[in-house]
Amino acid sequence: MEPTSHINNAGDSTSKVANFIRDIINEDNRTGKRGGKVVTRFPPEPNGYLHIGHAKAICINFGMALEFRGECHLRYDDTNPSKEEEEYVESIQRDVRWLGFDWGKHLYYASDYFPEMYEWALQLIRDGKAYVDDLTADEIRDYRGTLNRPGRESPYRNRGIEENLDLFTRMQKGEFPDGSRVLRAKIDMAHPNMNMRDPVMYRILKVPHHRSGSRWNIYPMYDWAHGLEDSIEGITHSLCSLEFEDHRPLYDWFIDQLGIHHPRQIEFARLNLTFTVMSKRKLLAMVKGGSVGGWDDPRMPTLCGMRRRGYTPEAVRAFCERIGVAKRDSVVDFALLEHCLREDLNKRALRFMAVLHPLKVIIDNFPDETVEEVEAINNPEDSNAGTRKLPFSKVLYIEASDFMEEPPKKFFRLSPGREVRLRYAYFITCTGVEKDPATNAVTALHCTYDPQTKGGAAPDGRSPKATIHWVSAAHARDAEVRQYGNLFAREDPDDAPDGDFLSNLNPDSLAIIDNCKIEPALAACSIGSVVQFERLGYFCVDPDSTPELPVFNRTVTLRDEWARISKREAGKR
RNA sequence: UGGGGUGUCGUCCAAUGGCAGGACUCUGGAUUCUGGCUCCAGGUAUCGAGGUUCAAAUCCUUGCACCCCAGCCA
Repeated sequence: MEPTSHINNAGDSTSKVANFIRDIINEDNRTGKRGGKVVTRFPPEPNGYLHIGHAKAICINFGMALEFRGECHLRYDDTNPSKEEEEYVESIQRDVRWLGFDWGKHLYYASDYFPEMYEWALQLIRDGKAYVDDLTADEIRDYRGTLNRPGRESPYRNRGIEENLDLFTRMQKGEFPDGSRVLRAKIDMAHPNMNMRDPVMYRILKVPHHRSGSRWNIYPMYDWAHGLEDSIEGITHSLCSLEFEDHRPLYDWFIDQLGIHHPRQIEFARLNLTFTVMSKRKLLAMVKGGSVGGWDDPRMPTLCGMRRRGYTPEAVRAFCERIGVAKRDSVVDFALLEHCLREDLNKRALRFMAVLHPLKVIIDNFPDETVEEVEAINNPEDSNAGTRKLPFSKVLYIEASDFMEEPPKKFFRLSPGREVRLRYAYFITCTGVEKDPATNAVTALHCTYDPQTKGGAAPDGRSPKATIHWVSAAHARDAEVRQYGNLFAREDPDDAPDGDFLSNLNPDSLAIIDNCKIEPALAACSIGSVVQFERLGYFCVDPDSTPELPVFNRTVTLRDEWARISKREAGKR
């Protein structure tokens, strides 16, 4: 499967789960409240890479627009140049596109609205509804009061309009140092909602902006800017996460004072996943602290990390649909994500044989120099995928874990005297075991094959209990395989005795296996391809691959009944 | 102890006064040249206490629990 070659449109056929946002939009459309229009937006701040939590927001916003034949804007909320970078701007577009969504011509930047916002700020000052405050940050905090106690009014709160106008324009001209003054809305310092206690609208920040350069010495705060951005773009339904619920009265206040278009904000719960951290701050800390290889480390919940791991956009979208949309805080089981991944990959991934931990098998009764060909099915789930030829010869490799000298009760695979089927090839019976005299470790197996069973069926109708995978030693290519486990050892990474989520990092989240033996056809797979290694899992060709040494990331294992049984039996003992 | 929100299977989401349903996980079985896929079967839930009603997850009263808010972050 070539990720670049399949059609990646987001009009998924996945059955839709009912959700309250769709109900609201339907109701708005029925009553004609917003002229039947649906305009949504995804408004990331370009200060980090997008992750699976953003994928939920993207799927909801773009999904609703698609469903109601409306539009969804991609808008950068770039109001804080001290944290934002061009690198992030580019990655965000790449990731949204990869997920399968198209913003068309609706790519916007909050920074483009700065002039308009500035004029509106002047208007509020003229109306006596905003003032320049000279208090320090500490003093402002002190004056704000607490959750239980009302705040006090700043001594600068009742400055004259002309003075405010003068000071504010000079703030923008750069006459005052960073942090020396702010513009605040004049609302109510005793308001029970902390957001309404004269929130800061502008701060002085003499930092060049990645788009507007050094044109501005002041930058708008999110609470002032965000509602205006939505209003300017004619957003009908502003879908955001729960923590902005009690900011809504403030957005309403600004919009009402200005008398401009009023979007409807609807809040939903953000995504949480077991064994995963989702905050950009924490992800950044892992990248900067070297806990992972980078933003696109295949263990990361970032979209670029998941892409490198082998996740498909279809699987991610199906997941976002299945988790639903609601207002209650929740933690989704990581197993659901993996289920969606396997479901998609099972349909599409080509099958190959690869041996991760090779154990040499010598077929004693097979002619020395002969190379036979056997035919293998590329994808039993897709008859159009066709078949391929595999070389078979006297010396093979099988998976070391497919042999046990003293097999426990439910172990069906190879052991001395037992017959198994080599997939698509012959039945073999183990006749002897070679060992390292020093360590007593098994170094090779001697077997005989039944020439009557070519292709995998016996004339007498007998059928071994197990079929195992193999590669021909003379024809196999070497490969490196990177196996990934959960990045965190605990279901809730924040549940750390010392309060530091990093102490819950799983030390075994990455295992590099070299000396893997893969069938020859596998060496031709291009970077990014996701394939199934039969009986093992799905694997994706990593960009670190070279012509000499392909590198595979284990995307996800197959479900493994034997692993479960053996674990359970081990538990009993 | 102010304000805003939320409580339904182990997990996530439905049910909009009328038989609490689906998915994931788990368990058992069938099938199988992948211990995969598929198929069948099974288990477990309405936060508590009152009330209204023929009928309550849903309406009312009350209690409890959990989440968010005191950045010149978003």
